[in-house]
Amino acid sequence: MRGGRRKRNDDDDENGFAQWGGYMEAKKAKLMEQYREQTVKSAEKVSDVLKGIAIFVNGYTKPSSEELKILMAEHGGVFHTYQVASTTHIIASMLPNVKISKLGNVPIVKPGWIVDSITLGRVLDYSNYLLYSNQSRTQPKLKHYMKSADVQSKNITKSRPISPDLFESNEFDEEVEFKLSESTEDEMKISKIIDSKRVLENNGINALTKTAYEGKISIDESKSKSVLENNSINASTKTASDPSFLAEFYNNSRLHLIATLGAEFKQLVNDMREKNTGKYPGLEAITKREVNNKSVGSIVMHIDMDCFFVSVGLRSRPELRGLPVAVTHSKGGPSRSNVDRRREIEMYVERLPEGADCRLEAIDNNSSLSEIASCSYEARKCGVKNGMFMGAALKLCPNLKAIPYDFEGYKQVSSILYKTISEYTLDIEAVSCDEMYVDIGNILQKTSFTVQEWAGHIRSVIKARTGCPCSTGFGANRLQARLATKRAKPDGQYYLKPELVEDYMSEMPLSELPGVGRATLIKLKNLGFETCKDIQESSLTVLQKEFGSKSGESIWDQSHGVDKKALCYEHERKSVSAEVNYGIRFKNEEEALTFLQRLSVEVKNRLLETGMKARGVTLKLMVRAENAPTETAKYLGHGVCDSLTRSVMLPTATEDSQVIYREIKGIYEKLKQPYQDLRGVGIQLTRLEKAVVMNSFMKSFLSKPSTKVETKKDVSFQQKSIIKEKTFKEDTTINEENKENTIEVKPPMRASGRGRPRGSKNGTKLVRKSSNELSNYFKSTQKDRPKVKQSKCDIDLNVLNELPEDIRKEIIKEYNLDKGKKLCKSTNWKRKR
DNA sequence: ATCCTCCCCTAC
DNA sequence: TAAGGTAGGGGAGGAT
Ligand SMILES: Nc1ccn([C@H]2C[C@H](O)[C@@H](COP(=O)(O)OP(=O)(O)OP(=O)(O)O)O2)c(=O)n1
Ligand SMILES: [Mg+2]
Ligand SMILES: [Mg+2]
Repeated sequence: MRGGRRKRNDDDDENGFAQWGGYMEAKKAKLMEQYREQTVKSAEKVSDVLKGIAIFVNGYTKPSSEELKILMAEHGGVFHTYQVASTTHIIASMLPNVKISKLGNVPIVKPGWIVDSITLGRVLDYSNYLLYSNQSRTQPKLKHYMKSADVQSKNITKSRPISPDLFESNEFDEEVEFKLSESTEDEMKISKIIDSKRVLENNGINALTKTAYEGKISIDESKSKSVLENNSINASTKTASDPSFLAEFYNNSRLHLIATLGAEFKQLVNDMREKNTGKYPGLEAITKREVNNKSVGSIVMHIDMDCFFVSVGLRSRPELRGLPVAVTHSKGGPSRSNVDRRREIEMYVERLPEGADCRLEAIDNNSSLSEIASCSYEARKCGVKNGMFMGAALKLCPNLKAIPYDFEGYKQVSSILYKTISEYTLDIEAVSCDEMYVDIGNILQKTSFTVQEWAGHIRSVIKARTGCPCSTGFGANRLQARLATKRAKPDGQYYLKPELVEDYMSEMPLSELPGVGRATLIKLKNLGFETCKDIQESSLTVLQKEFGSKSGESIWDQSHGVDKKALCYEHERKSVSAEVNYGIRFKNEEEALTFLQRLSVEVKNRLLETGMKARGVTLKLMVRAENAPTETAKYLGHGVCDSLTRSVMLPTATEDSQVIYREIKGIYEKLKQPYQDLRGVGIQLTRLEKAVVMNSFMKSFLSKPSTKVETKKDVSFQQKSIIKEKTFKEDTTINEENKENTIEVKPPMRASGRGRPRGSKNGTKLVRKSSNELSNYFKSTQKDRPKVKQSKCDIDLNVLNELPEDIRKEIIKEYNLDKGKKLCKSTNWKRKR
């Protein structure tokens, strides 16, 4: 969903039928400008059933226009935003005569034709689905078919991806506004003045400081409203079973947004560092002339936007400044739910870890369970927190004002934040879309700024460019910098000097330490630890015994203000995943599998963007807990669940959604969970390896879909290697009976020099030997990967039967996995608030 | 010891 | 109504 998260103006026919001729023409002209053959980002081809068919949906239909768009894309058809020459069919459920007469000779067909054709896997005679029986019954000409099939293509609007190139253009075209809003930190007032003076003198910042945020406030909000409105027709109970669900869900998920933005900015830092030009215009503008040899050493800056989503939202709502404000999907009204929440809450409490203090604010059957993504500091004074339910927050703060999301705005501001910092240094560790660590040793040395001067400078630039306040913290390590930011907020700066660390830490409640969350806090509390001082007076050994070796040491270190982890500028992704724990309500097994198929495509697309292939495939399910109510308190939420995961290791890395899906399907069936009780599903890919860049020979070899081999035929020529490939073939599913007796042969896809060896610090490499000897091949596989799990459906039985008895036995043995399934309490979701 | 799988936890 | 994702650190316990 990356990049395409905002829908463009949609094809929805608003049901305002043409009263007069000019309307259609006007509408058409308008649409003409933005004409596209529509395919949907998240929809990937599943079949070619509808090849050659190009539809235009007129008026309200069921499935909806949006859903038909996806179905067309999934099955090789074309969806037209409006009727054009190549439109082969018009889909409508009902049309007034006046409209029909304008549509020409193209048959008007009921939507059931599409649905039934897909269901039966072939194009049915549409004459049985004509909306009006007096229509012509001839099929559209073949010419039409060809044309539309040819035209069928691409053209998906995306919001601009974050790329280093973007940062080369002059994004900013207005003077920096130096005034800062009143600060909580006295010390920074001085630096403010010094700072603006210096910048004015240097005047260099102007070159890179343009475009105030005011002129660039995104129009995203109006769009996001229209997304909601567009779907209001059938949004009443849209679940994951609907074809358009996945796209819509991700389009509205804030957590998905911040997760993907975070990954994008990490990648951006990678990219910028790779193509490092050595040019830092911001830094140059404030660099002192005289050479300063005094090295400052490394000082870590942590910078974080203040109540990020709220600040972005307030740029266009100045009248709400100073008031308690929250960003949420809910409008603040009462929940329309008529579900009795008591039982779910009881179970929720039951499952709380021992020692947890349970405040039950959700008991009210009508309070909104929409989560608050971000709340203003005024709201925080009442006890409102990010992640809290709106209903609960309203009880703490009755005049809390709700404002809508502005996803595009967040992305813009984040981009400016990263662009701005990157004009001074690339020693950046991206944490999230609103937050990063920066080594400012070099900056301080070049500019002779004090920490406070630098903080004032960078904060004023960011404020001027984005219209949003941020805070910065400084310290000798990341922990100290981060804690300093906490103290600086909101709209402030603080340097936790080394000599103050000891005192500062001893008063610190353990809950403040990063990495100490709800569960750890309870455990600490039960052990009698409240503050870092308590820990200091304990011992490393005790902590390690209680929390494990690493975790114990981490708590110990942090309580002393110690953080041994250096900033990590370059980052390498270790996994790619996609999950949905909302709206999962399958009515039958097939719906579940269809959704898993879509999710496979989704996760494959994400993998593709990383340029990696994956060996590990994991399925994660959230299953309604025993005795948990079927209807969750939160509308379409997951409720109280058990979660379980199971994984397989592929013999060879893949980037093929069909391979992924086949594995997932195998695992899913093995887990034997009733589809009715599924409340969440996720697919995770691990063991990532660099995708091999194929040469043209390999490509052309691979692209021949017709390269098939009769299974029954003697394969003695090149026998061994072919068998190897076939045995672990990625493209054959034994469950699919339609596969005749042929299989495709692919060249070896084993990555050249497999990815990094796992984990082992001492460099003990596990290298797969590639052997010509079949038995050796299997042996080495087994040796390299003890306990490799592999679903049986990976093996082509036809091929298996060709093998000598002993080898066949060996394979069967190796692939025979079956662990009793385990259930474990899923507690994560409860930790919100 | 070190790996693996299946969790749990945390952060944004 | 509501949009409860995602990546990484790490522990327990079993296999080697
Ligand atoms: N449970 C959460 C936490 C955060 N966010 C989003 C909204 C936040 O604005 C953004 C940044 O998270 P921060 O932790 O930085 O929180 P804020 O920026 O909102 O506030 P602060 O001033 O404390 O940084 O991430 C979210 O959607 N849900
Ligand atoms: Mg923030
Ligand atoms: Mg943050």
